Amino acid sequence: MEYNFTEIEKKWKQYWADNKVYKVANGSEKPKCYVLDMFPYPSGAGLHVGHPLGYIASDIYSRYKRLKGYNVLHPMGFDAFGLPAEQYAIETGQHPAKTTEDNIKRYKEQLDNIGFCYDWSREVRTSDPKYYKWTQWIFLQLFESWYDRSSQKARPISDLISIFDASGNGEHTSPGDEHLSFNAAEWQQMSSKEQRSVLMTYRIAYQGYADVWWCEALGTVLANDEVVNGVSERGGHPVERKRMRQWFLRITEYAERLLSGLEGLDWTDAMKEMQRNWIGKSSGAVVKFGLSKQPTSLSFGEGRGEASISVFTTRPDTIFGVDFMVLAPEHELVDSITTKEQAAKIEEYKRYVKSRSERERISEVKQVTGCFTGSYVVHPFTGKEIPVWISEYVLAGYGTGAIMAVPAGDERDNAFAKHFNIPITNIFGDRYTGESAYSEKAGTIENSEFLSGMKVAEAIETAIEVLEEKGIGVRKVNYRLRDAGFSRQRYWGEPFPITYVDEVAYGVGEDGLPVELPYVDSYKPGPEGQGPLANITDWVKIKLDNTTQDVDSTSPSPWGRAGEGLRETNTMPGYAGSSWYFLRYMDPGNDNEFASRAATDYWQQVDLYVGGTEHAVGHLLYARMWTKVLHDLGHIGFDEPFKKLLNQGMIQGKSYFFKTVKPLEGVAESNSSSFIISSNKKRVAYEQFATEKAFTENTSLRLRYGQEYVDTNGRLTYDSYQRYIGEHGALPFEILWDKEGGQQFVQLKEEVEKMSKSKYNVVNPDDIVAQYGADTFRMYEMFLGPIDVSKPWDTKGIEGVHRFLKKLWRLYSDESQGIVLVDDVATEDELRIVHKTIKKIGEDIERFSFNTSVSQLMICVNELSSLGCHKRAVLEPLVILLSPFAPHIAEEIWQGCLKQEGSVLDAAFPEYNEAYLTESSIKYPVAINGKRRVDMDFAADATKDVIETAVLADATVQKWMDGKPMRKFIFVSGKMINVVV
RNA sequence: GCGGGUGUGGUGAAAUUGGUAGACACGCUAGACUUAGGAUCUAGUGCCGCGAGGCUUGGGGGUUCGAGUCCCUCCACCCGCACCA
Repeated sequence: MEYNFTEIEKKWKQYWADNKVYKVANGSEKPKCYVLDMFPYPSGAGLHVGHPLGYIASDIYSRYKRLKGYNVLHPMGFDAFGLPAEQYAIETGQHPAKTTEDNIKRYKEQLDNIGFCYDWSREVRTSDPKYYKWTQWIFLQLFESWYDRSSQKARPISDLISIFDASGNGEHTSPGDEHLSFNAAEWQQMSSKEQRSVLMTYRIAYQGYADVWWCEALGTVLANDEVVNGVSERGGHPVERKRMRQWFLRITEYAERLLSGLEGLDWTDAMKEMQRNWIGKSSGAVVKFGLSKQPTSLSFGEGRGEASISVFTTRPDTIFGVDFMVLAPEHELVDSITTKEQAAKIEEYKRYVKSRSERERISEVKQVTGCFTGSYVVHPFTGKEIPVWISEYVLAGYGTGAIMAVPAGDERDNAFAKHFNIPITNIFGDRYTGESAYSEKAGTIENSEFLSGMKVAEAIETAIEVLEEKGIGVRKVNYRLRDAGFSRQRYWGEPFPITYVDEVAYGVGEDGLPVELPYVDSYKPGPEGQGPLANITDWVKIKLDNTTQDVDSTSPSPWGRAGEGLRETNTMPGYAGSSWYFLRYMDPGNDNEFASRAATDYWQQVDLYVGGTEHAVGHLLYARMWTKVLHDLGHIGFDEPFKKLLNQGMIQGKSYFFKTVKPLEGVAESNSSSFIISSNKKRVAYEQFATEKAFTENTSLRLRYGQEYVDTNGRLTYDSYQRYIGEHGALPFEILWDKEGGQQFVQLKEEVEKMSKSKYNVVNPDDIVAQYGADTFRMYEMFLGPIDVSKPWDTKGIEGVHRFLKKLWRLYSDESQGIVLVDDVATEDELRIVHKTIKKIGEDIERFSFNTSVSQLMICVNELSSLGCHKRAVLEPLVILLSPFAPHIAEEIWQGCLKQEGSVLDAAFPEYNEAYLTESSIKYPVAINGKRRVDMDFAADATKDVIETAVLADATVQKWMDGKPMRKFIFVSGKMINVVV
């Protein structure tokens, strides 16, 4: 019988499903192991060959752990809320619930096709009300708690109310408003509404304000992704930044713990480094600069009297080098300090900044922009008048939104000063040349009164001490991390369990959960940038006597009163559901809790989490924070979710581009959907292409699905083009064909990009599985290279893996004779091969080196084949080693050829015997002066002296030593020999 | 711009701790078997050189008996940058 993968894979998939072999219990005699993949967003393009890379790795690891005797939890689910489904709904009118359902169905089929060992009975979907009920519940935990800085943990907001009742907020400064100060009596005298607005500045989930992209023409808020080259991706309309009331998570309170918690995690240094940089801890000082009385002609606001500008600096030692101040254009003081003379210019500049993304503002450093406010501050030590400017390179969200500019010591400040002809004070002596800023922390500070002559570290300390003494500054640790925006003005997300009564936000009581997402027919944005939910007035308004909508326990209930409440119409962002899904898998059917404490105590942390580095700072940081909050509030027993993190590289797609010549009249519109224009990687909406034919000669255009048509030289031949026309329609422009050897072709430009639907470069694993089988596909993806390296998808080489499986099959079964296994005793050579393989496979899987495992299996099969070995004793352990990688063929061999009882899944991973591995003699490379000249065999236990004598006596060695005396003899046992002359 | 990663034959890659660079595959060349080959098997295959030999891990420099691996520096590409997930 030959290797019929189609039949074998179908048969065993059915067997595994029928026997529920992947079902896992919450409890076992065996030790537990939790192996998790980052669940996918079910996109309309279906699963592509990049997704399974990590899934195969975790599947192999799970199967290996099971063979090693663990109770392995290996679940899968879907991150089902998100923007693409809604964008698709806007374009086609199809409801996101429907498309999401369809996409999930397709994803599951594709996943099952590859033969993963998921326990589907534990599947979660973030868009399922039974799931998001608990997302909402956790949100309420965040809303109903505050971060106690003294005990460094989250506590219920009711504790804070008790504290305020007893002693005001003296002990606990408000993280949202540091000027807030009241005693117990003042607190008690506040109205309920005032009290709740004070509490809002403490809550971990709170409301504040943030800028969003606003598109007037579409009447909607846009995601960064929907803004391309400064205009809306859809339609190409202008966009600007707009301030809106938003929900936030106070992740900044957790900055220190998120930082220190990294130390105990088994993540790569790169990953930890990225999180550290994202959190961006820096220490320095906040310094107050009082506003000068001059000039007096202010256009806005009056009596700046005692007003001052606070800046954060990590270099207080450079305070004598301050030549100007820069405020973020959004800074609250800008309007009140701008003089009449400068008002028009400032307004114009602010309009310009509104059109700029944050990324553009910080990255385009060569372009210096800014505007003088007309006002000055007074230097606290020298009394010098310092001009106050605004500029886009200062961001409102970081530090105090204002900086003291030291052009001698900071590159951007330097460029700014030169551009606007601001005189530069040198505080670094000879080290500042006038050419560029001196930003190193070496040498001493000069020209700085009491700091002169001090080294940087000393000067920083002294400066802070003096600033604090004089009451003009204070030591401060600052984080680059910002609170996480948690509102989206969208439909397809979790509704907030929040109701407004008299404009005060109240949490919906547990009885009212879940707050279900209402069905809609239209995804039109609501008025004034609100989400689509704002249009459903029936849903938004609720009667307050509805007793099922009980309010949280911590505040006077608004329910039971006459009148109406209004629901929050924002929805939660994509990362809400994914911040805790790993907990739900532990107890997915629980209707009373997000997961029982028994379940979370049993499974504990995720032992191995596999996913891409693109989640380094988003998802992974949020999930860590939510875990810490749930831990602080006593709901779970651990405060880090993912013990070990394995990053898989990205499988990229190859895209092909060609140069346009000239559009064909009339064809462009009818076939416009075949193209996206791309020039210098910048996308242009293709409506524009259809109507304006907005490309000229030499625009680079994407050939959609190019990888299916190009040949190995990256050429589109005339014949493939004919096929292309049949399948996708003609290209709407003239084609200039090159000719070579009678063949007509166009030379295409190849680019490696992320695999995505919008780039038309997606490769479906189903196609590969149909052609070669799931086992070949799995092994090929692993054989491609190290798991953490990104590479473009290429099927070159898949034949080799397929051949390997066929060759392996022939060890067990012959085309003409059927099963060929014999019971003979294994030889020493055979045992050495198989035990070497057992050792290597175990070690390789433990260190996630799956590509070398596949190599070793190939080596093993090659050697056994050339020995003509068909012995059970050798081939039985081999099939167990193979089973994590190629489970279908392994099961067929296990049960079909070896006639074993039960599944290979529950076999025991073989143990290797060291005795079979040791070789009696070792072949040493002998080098003279580091250059290998000859190989010599020595007994494994030969001493250095014996070897040295033999080596020096060797004719080849003597030839290369050329009569020179030996200076040194280097012998590395088991490795090599080096003679230095 | 900032942060992170990667760079080794024609191609994917291996070298786990500073110790034989190129394992294992793809491709290619030649051959065997065969009605046939997109099956299978055998041999060869980093580059230069007739050869002895020399050169070779993105470029340049350094440490070392010895560097793909450590240090400095430069270059190229990929990923992320806070409302894509």
